[in-house]
Amino acid sequence: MDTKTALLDSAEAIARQRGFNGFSYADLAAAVGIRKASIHHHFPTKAVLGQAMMERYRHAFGDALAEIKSSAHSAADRLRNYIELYRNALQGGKTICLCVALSSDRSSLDDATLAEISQFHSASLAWLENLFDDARLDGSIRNVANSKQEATQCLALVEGAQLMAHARADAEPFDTATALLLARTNA
Amino acid sequence: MDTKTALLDSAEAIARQRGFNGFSYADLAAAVGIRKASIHHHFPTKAVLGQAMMERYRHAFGDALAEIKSSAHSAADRLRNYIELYRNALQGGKTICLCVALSSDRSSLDDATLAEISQFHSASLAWLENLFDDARLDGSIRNVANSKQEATQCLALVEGAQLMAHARADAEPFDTATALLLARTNA
DNA sequence: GTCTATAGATTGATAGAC
DNA sequence: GTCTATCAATCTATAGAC
Repeated sequence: MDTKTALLDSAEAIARQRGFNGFSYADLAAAVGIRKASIHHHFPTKAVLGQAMMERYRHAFGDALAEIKSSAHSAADRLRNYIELYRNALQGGKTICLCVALSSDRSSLDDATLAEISQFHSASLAWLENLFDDARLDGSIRNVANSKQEATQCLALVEGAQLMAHARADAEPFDTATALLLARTNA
Repeated sequence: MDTKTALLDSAEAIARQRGFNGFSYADLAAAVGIRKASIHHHFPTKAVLGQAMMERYRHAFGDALAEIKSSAHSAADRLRNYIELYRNALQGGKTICLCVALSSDRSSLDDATLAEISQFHSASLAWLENLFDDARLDGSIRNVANSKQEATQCLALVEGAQLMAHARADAEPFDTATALLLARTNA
């Protein structure tokens, strides 16, 4: 594997555990097995690394959403897969979505990275809004009246549920927090 | 006002904007108007400061919840006041709940501070579970079946909604995310 | 209780050899 | 592309005068 990819992999893994301010070039160098100074050859500044990390994550997440949409049988099925995506990202409370992890470090991020976060949210909201629109047609989720509000509520719910699970280092709060939403879906 | 309180006030304000790793003793000294070294007289280490900050916040929050419970006319009224508490804490997306702000900095917090966060969550969940239990009796919130799941969902929702609003530096996502929950309450 | 002065570690980043 | 060596800045924390 090329070094640049290895750096992004390690950066993402640590950032999802400890946030953007929670990792240094020293940590990264140790994880990848090269010296600190060599990182600057691939990413001249930490801001550039942060943006590249978030951009890659956003695209990978978008691909996952597209895959879910193309393979799911109903809106309910898509919602279950969506929640499972966040559930699996937890790894028992140890890691969270990169976007959630960076959101609280807002002030130490540059504009390009903040724009990535904003795009991540917009894309997720659009995908979810489409999901709830479809749910009103196929009836696979109960009591859907306002798709935009459902989408925003759903995104806030999974992000907050991840935060709770992370704070406790235990996935249980995530499952309890999402149980009622899942209970609205039909088999 | 005594210096110790001023330090806690400033620390809380900055931490709610930038997280625990987002402020230094230098920032704090500048905000309060004393020298860095003087802070150590009141809080020997940053870990001690962090715990004191979270402990004070937890108690103040508990007092606010008690006040809401004693003055509200119904479970629905309590829920509206609860959500408004988180809404007002936002200040247009600039600040978030201290507990939300510290949750992503988990790895840089000591055990005592983590315990405070855990207690904050437990107290909030218990308060909310009691609220939804009462809602099933007075009927002021529609479709409440499982109080524990409703409580956990509600806490995750307001925390996630704050995170979204903070990431966008705009309170609008918070209002949209909480609209459907508020719509279940009766006048 | 607050100050000056400083310690020791770590931060992101640069220069230049190989 | 990776290295050694080094930079200036910042970090939390301590010692001791006032």
